[in-house]
Amino acid sequence: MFSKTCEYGLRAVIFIAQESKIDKKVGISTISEAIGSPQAFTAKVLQQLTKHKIVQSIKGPNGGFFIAEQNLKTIALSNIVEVLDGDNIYTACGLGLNQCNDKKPCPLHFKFIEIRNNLKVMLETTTLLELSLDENLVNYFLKN
Amino acid sequence: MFSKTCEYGLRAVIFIAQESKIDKKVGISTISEAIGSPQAFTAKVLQQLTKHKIVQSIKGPNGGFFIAEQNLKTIALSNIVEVLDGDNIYTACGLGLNQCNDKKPCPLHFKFIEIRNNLKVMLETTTLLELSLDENLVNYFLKN
DNA sequence: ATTATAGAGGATAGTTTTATCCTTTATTGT
DNA sequence: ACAATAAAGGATAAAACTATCCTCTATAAT
Repeated sequence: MFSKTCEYGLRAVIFIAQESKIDKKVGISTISEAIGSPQAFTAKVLQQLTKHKIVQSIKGPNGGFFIAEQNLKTIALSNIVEVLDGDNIYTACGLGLNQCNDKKPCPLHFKFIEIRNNLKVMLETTTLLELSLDENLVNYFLKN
Repeated sequence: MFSKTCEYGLRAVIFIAQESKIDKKVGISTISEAIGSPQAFTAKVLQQLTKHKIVQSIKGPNGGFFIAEQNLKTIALSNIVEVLDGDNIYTACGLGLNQCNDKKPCPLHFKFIEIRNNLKVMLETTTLLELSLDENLVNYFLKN
């Protein structure tokens, strides 16, 4: 469904969000340990997310990644997916036809629209705040 | 969503199904022309589908690919996807966590289950027969 | 100022996916 | 039998994705 880049990105951001909720900054080694991902690769992913203001970073001792309180409310999973995988998953034709649209549909166009829309709504309505609420932290895991 | 392999495979099979409905066999050059795909690559894809009995093939003059009448009814899109992309798209965790399941879910597990299930049902209930019915042929296209 | 820490960024390597080419095998028609 | 046709299959190439390493820059503490 998503690229590895996007999977690591989502897991990393969810983890950072949870730590930020309790006012903790986290370094890349802590993050990659927590989500079970290759450290250098995850660092690249976080670089992109930092550029796009999904997460913030501070260099030097006691530095690390974090997400500002007010951003937890406004950042949804769709924002992360769009940065890392683009909007293909929402908009692209299931059969890979570039010119497929409502006016000129592929045989599966109207069937895929519904599926993709479910995904879109889910990603757009799931915020980092929701994923960092206490009751969710207990039961869920982020690591292989 | 799907790999190129799977996209070409789906388009090819839909095209073959439509031709088979009117008792025509089609060769690989006709198929790749009709669906706008690289010929040699599409041939490989069809090789896999032939091995798995999704389509049948006959070598030599007047040979080509076709799907037996009775198979149009029973073959669903899910069968093609499973051969070419495996069942990952139905079963794999959205965050890429191997051990994610109902008992030990990732933070998005229950949200993804619904999405994936919609997709699964759609693919399992869409048969080649449906896609080769006359009324559908007029409006739909398969080529970029 | 110096040293240690930690993210940013460039370069490169490995793996998988996508794509092409060429030969072999099976079938048909003459 | 022979030539032509068309799929099967092996080998290889190109591109994209995943992953690692090393250096550079910014910050903090002493």
